[in-house]
Amino acid sequence: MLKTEDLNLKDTLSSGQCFRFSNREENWTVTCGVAGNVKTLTVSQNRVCDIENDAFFSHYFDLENDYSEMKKDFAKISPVLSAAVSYAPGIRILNQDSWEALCSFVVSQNNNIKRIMGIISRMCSKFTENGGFPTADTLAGASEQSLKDIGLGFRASYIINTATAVADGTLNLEYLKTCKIDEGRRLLMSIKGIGPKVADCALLFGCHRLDCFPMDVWMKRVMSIYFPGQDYTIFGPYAGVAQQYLFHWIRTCGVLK
DNA sequence: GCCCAGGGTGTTT
DNA sequence: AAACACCATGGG
Repeated sequence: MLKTEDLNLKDTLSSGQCFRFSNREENWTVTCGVAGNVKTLTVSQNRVCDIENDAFFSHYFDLENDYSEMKKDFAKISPVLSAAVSYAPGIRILNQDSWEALCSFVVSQNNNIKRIMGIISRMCSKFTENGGFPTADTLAGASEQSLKDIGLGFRASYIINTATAVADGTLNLEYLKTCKIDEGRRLLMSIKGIGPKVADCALLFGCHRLDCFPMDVWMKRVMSIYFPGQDYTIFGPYAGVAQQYLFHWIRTCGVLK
């Protein structure tokens, strides 16, 4: 039983977990997948039920999972979290390609979402023929200068380090989907250019490890203002999902303006 | 010109 | 271990 009625396209796509989407006249277009496995979907919010007929995007939007029990638990944990869930209840954690997510969040460091999207768009058009995300092999073989040319700056060498580890098997992304979470963090952070925040993003958004809690500047604000002296474990085994509601809420609801 | 952005590394206290 | 400079780049 798919839960399409729970899905809000705008809130899910614009909540900073993916970077290849666009909006035009009520239609949302999502592109995902690596190299020849590129997939594209265009759909409007009032036809969101059509996604149930698409096996790939049903999984991409995590429609096989029911979030209602989790949201009830969130409401009991904290009134602030409850407000964040009520603010945008249609946010879901996407099932993205693990390599694309990892590489995207290496790009994200000390960067803003608009510029991240531009860089990733240029990466795809420069290094692939069909608009797919470049493979780890491709980027492992790219020159540092060719990456700086599309705006990666100091992140260029980090991208090459990460791509090389994935391409040569040093980092097994499939293993990250089932291993102990602290081991996953350790393996990711052994790569120069990946710290705790990018590691948690790769695990949460690329490996669907829902207990990971990326702590960026916005989440540090949330914690210091609303949960002083506490840490993310108060949000329970699905802290990563709670994090996504809080992140979207604090950035867009206007309380910090 | 400054400060900031889904940070991380290396150096100095 | 905590504070700090530094890293490229574009937008406000």
